[in-house]
Amino acid sequence: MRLSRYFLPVLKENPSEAQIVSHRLMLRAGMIRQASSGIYSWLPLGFRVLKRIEQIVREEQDAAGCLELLMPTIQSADLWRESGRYEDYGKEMLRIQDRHEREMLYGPTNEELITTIFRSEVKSYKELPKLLYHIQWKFRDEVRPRFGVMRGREFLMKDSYSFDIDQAGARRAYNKMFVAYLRTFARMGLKAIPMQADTGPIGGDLSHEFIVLAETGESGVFCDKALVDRDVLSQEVDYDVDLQPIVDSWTAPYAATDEKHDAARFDALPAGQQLSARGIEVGHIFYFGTKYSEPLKAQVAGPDGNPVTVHMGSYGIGVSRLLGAIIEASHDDAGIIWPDAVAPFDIGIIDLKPDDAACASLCSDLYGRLRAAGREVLYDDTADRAGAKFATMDLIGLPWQVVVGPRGAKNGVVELKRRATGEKQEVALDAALGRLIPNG
RNA sequence: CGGAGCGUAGCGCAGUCUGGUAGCGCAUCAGUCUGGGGGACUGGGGGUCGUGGGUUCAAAUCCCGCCGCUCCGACCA
Repeated sequence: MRLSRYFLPVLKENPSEAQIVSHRLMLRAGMIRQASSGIYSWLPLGFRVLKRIEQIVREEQDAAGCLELLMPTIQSADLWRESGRYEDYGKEMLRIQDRHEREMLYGPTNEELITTIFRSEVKSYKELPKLLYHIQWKFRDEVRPRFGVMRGREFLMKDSYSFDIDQAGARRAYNKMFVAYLRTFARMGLKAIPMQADTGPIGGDLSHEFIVLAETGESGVFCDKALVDRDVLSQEVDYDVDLQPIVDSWTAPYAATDEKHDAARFDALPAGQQLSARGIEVGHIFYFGTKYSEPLKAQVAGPDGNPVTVHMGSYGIGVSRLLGAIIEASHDDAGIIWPDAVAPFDIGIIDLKPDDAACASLCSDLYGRLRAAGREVLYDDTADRAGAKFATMDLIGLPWQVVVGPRGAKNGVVELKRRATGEKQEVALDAALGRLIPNG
């Protein structure tokens, strides 16, 4: 993409409404604009990141055997009366009426809807287990939206639902999602640590929050340092084998948010192993048994022919919130530092002097070859000053920058800069291409 | 939902106390010079001062209502 043809309204100054760094940077980098309190439009740069994050989530769900579908944003109030949640949900639920004065609502979550889909189509234990998910916009009318997309009212969420014949089956589904979540967040360059969460009236140990460590995180967290730098991605996961040992290896060391903090257990750790930090919740997995299948009568015929109420779990990832979380965890004074896997573009080319023939031709050659190799490139071909171009490129945080000036262009040399480290080196064009094209 | 603020150009703000022809910086447009870390100069464009009412010869400024946004707390993916 040529910057001269793109839509990238960057701001030099901080908008006064933005308090935390991710919100400021998303506004300054031209990723989002607020439409009203807690509701945002996604501008092209932000939308690209949103799509990449969504795709990673999708790939890992699919790998774990979860099936994607899509349920609507608008649901019927009657459905929620059936589960008893229409009244319980209170003012957080956005209630609306259609032209026939039927009561509708903008879905804050989808347990009811997915359960009715399941109950009307699945009749036998032989069709179990089933894991279904969708990635859809939700609305929760938060009393006090803040922190930009980290706590908006409208948000994009991936939610999965598991259906099993018994609790042991539900635990297997839970473990699959547990492992899939570890991989999902690791692929985005995040250190996300599963921490035991409140299970409410259900009880048991089957609820975890996945917490990203970030200095500006909203809640205090305490954990064993051993959990922080674990390698998650180097081994492929076979979702057909028993995953309990992997889950156990993660849940054995101490990890808790301040709400569930057990100071005695934490203090028992060797001092060098204690990590007290701040964190952002980006995922939550939850077994809730028959809480919805009971009132909504989601039953299948068991092996003996008698109806069995299915055991369910739900598994959420805050997709739009992840943008904020990633920026909170990865930025510096100059701007965002995107992890490679989620960056809106892989590479930024800065032409320092677009009206210089050598610069322009080297840049467009480079641009064409990178694109031909499948790389996403933002090519700054504008007539701005060098300083402004550097500042914009640092602000939007593309992992690699290629700076082409008239001096280098004459000799076929470009400057390669890694955003994360700031490391720069002058290299020949072919060497740059070698670095920027995997297996190239 | 309790408490506290703020709405003046695209963004950041001054002007409001003490009423008298709406300003500054950045951005933007034109031109000249510049040219490797948010350039300089010259000239321009852009405002129903959130909104409705009231007081007054005169309201961004004083009074009342409404709307929007933000912050602190409680709550939360």
